[in-house]
Amino acid sequence: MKYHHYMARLTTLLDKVLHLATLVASDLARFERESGLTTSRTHLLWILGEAGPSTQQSLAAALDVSARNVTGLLDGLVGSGHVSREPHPTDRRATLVTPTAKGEAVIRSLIDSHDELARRLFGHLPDEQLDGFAVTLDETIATFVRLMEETS
Amino acid sequence: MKYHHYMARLTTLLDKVLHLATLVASDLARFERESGLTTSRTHLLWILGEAGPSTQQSLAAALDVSARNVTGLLDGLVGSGHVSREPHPTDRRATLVTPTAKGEAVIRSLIDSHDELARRLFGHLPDEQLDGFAVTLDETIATFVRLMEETS
DNA sequence: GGTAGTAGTGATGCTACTTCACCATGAAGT
DNA sequence: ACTTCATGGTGAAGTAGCATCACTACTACC
Repeated sequence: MKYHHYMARLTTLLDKVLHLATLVASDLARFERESGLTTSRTHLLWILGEAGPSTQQSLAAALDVSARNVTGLLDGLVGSGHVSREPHPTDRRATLVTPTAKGEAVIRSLIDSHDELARRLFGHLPDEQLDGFAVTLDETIATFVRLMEETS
Repeated sequence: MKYHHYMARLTTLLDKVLHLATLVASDLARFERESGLTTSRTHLLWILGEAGPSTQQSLAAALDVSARNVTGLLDGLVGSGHVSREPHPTDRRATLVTPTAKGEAVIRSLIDSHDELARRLFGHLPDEQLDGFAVTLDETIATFVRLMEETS
């Protein structure tokens, strides 16, 4: 006995978005298996790639987790040789988390595989369709953000 | 210093999809806070709502986790009164996991809030735009599935 | 009725997360 | 200078979600 025999059109649309997202996540999982990294550590490296050398506090903020958790993730990444904890040049309390050569290589290959996936998924679609897709995504995201601000 | 100063158009598109997915996930998190459930247990209830009373094996397959893990999740859900373990009518080895009245109420409200989110996100868009969005999503998902079959 | 496969669980261990307490440093006021 | 308060990081302890492995109970088949 199913609880939703009839699925509304809009709901189906939302499910498609979610489906695509889980597929993308599974591609990321493949990357993680190959590189021997976990999801959280990969995410941290990704953030580090975007922001450059960072304090643990700023990483915690970007990842939206506790600072204590970042300590643990970094312990792992330092152990595997992907990042190092450098002294902060001006604030002696802080450490500047910096990718090692190995870490930078992983970050680059992460970006590369991300880009390649995007190319494979969308590369063959006509420009017009791509534009329309982008517009709808932007509008939907904007709608969502407005919604959350209202509820908060 | 950023590692990807220049972000390709297609990659940006993929990022938008991911962004939207994380927003939807945050909405789900709100539901979980309100109902006092965890993500995994909510997911299990969702599957149960889709499939109806199920064996633990089939739940494990649907969730793509080990059967052992399902046992643990169910221990929690039985404890909180959302589901019960009924004897399987024909196979005495198996249990038939069945939502209680409380569990069914949660499942319904889960579906309701999912539907409402879809309505709020997409409800105001013109049909034509919606159709185009659905087509692109379908094509992209199909492309992805084809890609994974090739790589496997 | 033995043998092989399947459903569920106990034991054990890992990762990711949390909060709380604590220490060291920084920054601001008097 | 000296107190006060805020901030950056970590130790300790606990929870949830996952895994594998070994084991029991049952089913199915020949």
